Amino acid sequence: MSKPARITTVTTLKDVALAAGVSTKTVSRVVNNDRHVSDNLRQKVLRAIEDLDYRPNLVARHMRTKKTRLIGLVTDEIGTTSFSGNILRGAQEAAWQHGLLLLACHTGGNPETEAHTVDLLLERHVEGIIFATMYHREVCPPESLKNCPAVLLDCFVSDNRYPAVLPDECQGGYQATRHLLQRGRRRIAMINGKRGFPGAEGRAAGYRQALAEAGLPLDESLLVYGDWWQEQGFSQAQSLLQGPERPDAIFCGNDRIAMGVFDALRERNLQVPRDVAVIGFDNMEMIAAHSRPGLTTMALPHHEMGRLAMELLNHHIEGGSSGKGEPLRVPCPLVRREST
Amino acid sequence: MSKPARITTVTTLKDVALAAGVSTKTVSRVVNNDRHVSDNLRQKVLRAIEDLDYRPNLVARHMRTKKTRLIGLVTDEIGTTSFSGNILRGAQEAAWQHGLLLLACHTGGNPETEAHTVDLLLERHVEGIIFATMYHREVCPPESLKNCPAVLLDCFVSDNRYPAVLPDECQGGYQATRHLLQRGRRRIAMINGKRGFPGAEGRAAGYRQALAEAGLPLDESLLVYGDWWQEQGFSQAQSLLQGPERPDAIFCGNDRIAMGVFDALRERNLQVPRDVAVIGFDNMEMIAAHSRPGLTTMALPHHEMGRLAMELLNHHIEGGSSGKGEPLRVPCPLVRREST
DNA sequence: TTGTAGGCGTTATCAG
DNA sequence: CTGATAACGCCTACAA
Repeated sequence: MSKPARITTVTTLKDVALAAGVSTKTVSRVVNNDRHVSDNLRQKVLRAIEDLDYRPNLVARHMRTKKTRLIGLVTDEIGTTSFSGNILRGAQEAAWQHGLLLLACHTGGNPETEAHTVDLLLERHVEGIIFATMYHREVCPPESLKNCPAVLLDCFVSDNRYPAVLPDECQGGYQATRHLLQRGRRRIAMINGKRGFPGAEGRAAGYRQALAEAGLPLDESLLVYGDWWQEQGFSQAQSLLQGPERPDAIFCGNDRIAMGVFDALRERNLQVPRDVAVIGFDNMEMIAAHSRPGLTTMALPHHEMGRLAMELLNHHIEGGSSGKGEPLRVPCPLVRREST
Repeated sequence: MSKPARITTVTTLKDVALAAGVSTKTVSRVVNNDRHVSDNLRQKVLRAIEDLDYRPNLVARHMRTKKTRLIGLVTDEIGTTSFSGNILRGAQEAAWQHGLLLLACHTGGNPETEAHTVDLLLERHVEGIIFATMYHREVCPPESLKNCPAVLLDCFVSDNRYPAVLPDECQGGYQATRHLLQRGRRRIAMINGKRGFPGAEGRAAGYRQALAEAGLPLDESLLVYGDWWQEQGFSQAQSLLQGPERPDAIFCGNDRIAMGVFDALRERNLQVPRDVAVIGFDNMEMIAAHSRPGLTTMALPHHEMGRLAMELLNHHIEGGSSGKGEPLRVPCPLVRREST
């Protein structure tokens, strides 16, 4: 076994001071870009820093300043979809701009692990925590989360005791339906996801609203619920298509459902979008961009949500308001492809 | 503007010691589970800790012990595919088991940002760094990476001066081809990705090897290169299918190419797998699991690679060997679906 | 402009 | 088993 390859000599402020023939405080000043240093000394110090390859020890600095510039990101799941990745990227980019670094933790959704994780982050004196989920839902975050600035991301608590950033499902449903209306469709069905999910309920609300505004009576038989999977989309579409009056457009609760609808339409030799227009939700790249025809869909703004959550948190940390109150709803943009 | 919601009273060892009527060192011993404390005092201290809701300050501890239990994870891209997510999850789970936390940084692949990021992590005294890429390739990591234990993940440097964890492309190509042979196929084509990529070259090597071992002469016209996209797979498949002797199986450089092949086969009314078996590579869930028929493919072991990289790094940190030398190749498992 | 003294919260050392 | 004291590397406060 060879020895671990640690940094052999850890250069400190003192070493630099010694080498440059100044006090540690002067070195500290140079490192922190304090103006009150003569050019002469500054040059000397900078040279010594260069020579010794000195790097400030942020651990020590943080202990003194009480600012770790660390943010905890607690997620339930990671990796199964691109969602968590986009959230992470959005949060990380915003953090970077504020000189913050992200401690990434995933918990598998286990409440005990969640509590343990938050405690760990608290012990490390993170300046704030983003508590994120993989899909829009209500959560019950660990008690100890209240001990530091926190923002919920893609999730919420009923009493709004934490600020939250959510996708605007209702706007998304509304805009999807409006889009179909604008394309001249009048008999618009909706094959939704599972009842009770904020995504499903919000999207349906938007759908109803758009139809109402267009002066179209809602045919309740055209709004059906199921789950979020392709098979369900397939069978629900089959039922809808064998009715007396075929819909000329189908708004799907997500992209997977839309794939099932595509299958059902293909089976009946109906063309998309000529015979029936189809619009999805979620903009899962792997599905929507590579289906034939390409699936028009509403994108979940995960990157933007991650960014906003971080900004909200930073604002709070910097002394601004906590952002508590009504959740911030981030619009879901329409992604036009060929299915409408 | 309301005041920031910081922890109001930060309880320290001293406070606990005062409350329990013991020295700080005794409290420290209790916190660190040192056996050399009488039950009597231990109880007192534990009660005080409970009462005051004391949490050890890891920043201070780390400054004293020189161990931050922090690992930097530097990635070029995050979020576009599930790859980075799986790597992150694998690394995080392994880190968790060793009491390590992950500092996640993505750089966009920009060398300056990479160098800056590594410096930042070094200043924070991470105990090691995992340098990861989104797809298997050669890299040129920043100079300063040599200042701490490091592992390359899904990437490598030509002189092996860092340990590396890579997918075993060759084994993958071999096993994919073997699988087709075992299903009775004899005229097996390969529509590969782009020339020069480790993924493409390794998979082709495995393909050749399997054919050779089976005593089948390689028909060079059956091994074609293109790019990694569906369109290319479509047109390459068209060419192959209009030749005099139709292949009875096609091994695709990745799953997107396989989708193009599906399209080409459908166009000619050929059935998968009856007329032509198709196998992919990468196991992109969104594609492979939801195509019709489901696509048999070789999975990239990102989760396992993330885990192994972390284990390798931890082993080094704990004083073991650095793991430098020939890269560690992680097998790509076969995922059976309906296309073969 | 520059330097000195002291302390952040913890653990290591060593004495009792 | 227990505790006083020093030290980790840096920054704040104050003094020169």
